[in-house]
Amino acid sequence: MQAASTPAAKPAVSRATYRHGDLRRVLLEAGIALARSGGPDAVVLREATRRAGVAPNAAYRHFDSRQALLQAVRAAALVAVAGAMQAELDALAPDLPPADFARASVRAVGTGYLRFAQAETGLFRTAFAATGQFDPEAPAPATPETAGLHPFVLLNAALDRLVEAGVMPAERRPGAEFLAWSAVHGLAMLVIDGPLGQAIGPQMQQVGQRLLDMVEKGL
Amino acid sequence: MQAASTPAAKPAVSRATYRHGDLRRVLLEAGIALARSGGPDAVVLREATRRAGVAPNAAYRHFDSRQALLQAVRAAALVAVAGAMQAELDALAPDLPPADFARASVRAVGTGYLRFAQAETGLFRTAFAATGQFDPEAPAPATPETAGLHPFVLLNAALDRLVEAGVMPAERRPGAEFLAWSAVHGLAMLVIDGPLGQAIGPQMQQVGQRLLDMVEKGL
DNA sequence: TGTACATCAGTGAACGCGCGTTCACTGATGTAC
DNA sequence: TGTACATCAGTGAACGCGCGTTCACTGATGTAC
Repeated sequence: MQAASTPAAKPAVSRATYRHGDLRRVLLEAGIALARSGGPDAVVLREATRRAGVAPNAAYRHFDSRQALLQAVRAAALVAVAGAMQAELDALAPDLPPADFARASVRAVGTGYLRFAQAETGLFRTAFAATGQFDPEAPAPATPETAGLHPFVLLNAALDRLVEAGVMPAERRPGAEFLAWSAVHGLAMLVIDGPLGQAIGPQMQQVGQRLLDMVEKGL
Repeated sequence: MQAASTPAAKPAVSRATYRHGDLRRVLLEAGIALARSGGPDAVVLREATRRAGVAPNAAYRHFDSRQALLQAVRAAALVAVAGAMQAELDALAPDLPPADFARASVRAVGTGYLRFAQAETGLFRTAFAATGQFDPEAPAPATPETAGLHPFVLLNAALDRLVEAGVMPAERRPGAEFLAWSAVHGLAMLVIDGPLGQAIGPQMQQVGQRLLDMVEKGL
């Protein structure tokens, strides 16, 4: 605890733990829990403060508005989606021939996306809801360990691998991310938030793999 | 006007026009207007009655609840989507060889879907929002002239044509509607209600055609 | 044809709810002398 | 080391808003005699 001897080590901005401990984090986690169970509309300022055991207006010490809280929750949800995609990538056999590995990477990315959509419906919907106009050019790295952990980044990397391995002609690469993304996103939305939930919800994984076949062949 | 001589011609249920004229229709149209400009959440009972120039509770003579009004609006929105698809189908050159005509039909259906999504964002989102669990088996014909005018029906018909023309092997047909639908639906959602609005909104049609290339090749 | 009556579409007022946000405050903590 | 002071995270109360829905009603219309 040599904190006193190195004052620069605890700058004023980081000691945001006065009475409650770390209310900002607690509110954010409450917001994430709300999003998990009810989607973006369920991220309600008053309910988050209620869960944190704090007066409603206490939230305004940490978030400018309900929108600001929702944005923070959204960012966390995006990282969670990317985490599911990365988990599928990590499970790939690393000794595959480059072409197979590249193809498997694209599948893994899509599979992780669909799995997450079905397992964490509320968070998924929150991540990609209306105002989520995240900048595809500069997905801000929230913390060092989540840097680069963004769905769009992972998808692009997988598609790049396809070109490097000679599976996809380089001239087809630009824009391919939009096509691949559209396919899996559409299936996810139709099943979790649309009219196909009952029709193909149970066979989601199966239909998902067929969809990925189509993407692989069609790209 | 020989109504009196044939009493069965005006059954009690159809003369639902007492004071206001046809409040049910007016409320429905107000609801559609609200959905058009703000999506499903904008379909608000009180606002619909306000626009109809009527007391808020008057709506309950015609709709059991806000949900019931929303359902009616949704049904109208689905018909509108289907109308846009049908319009593209009607514009096809009828003298194409069967294989080309079948392929063009699938493209037309997808193009109409995407066009509508971009032109009538609010209605599109209303048509396919969360509780829209319409039964794909029996899409109820609201009125005689809209019978069969349902997006899912039109898509299935176009895909069937693909098989009949020998373009698609019959064994690939089952479930193909989910794959094709996912692709266009995903693009639509990402652009109108998701993070890609700014990125590819302007080039929607172009990206849409590439997407349909992918579907055609990949199916 | 004329009158009494029943129907029921629309009214007026009110309810309880939960939300986001603002205000002036309080009191524990960290800091300066 | 001890005391006075400034900071600012969280409080308590209140605001205005708009919603969906219920209640007992009213009065124009269609119908029966």
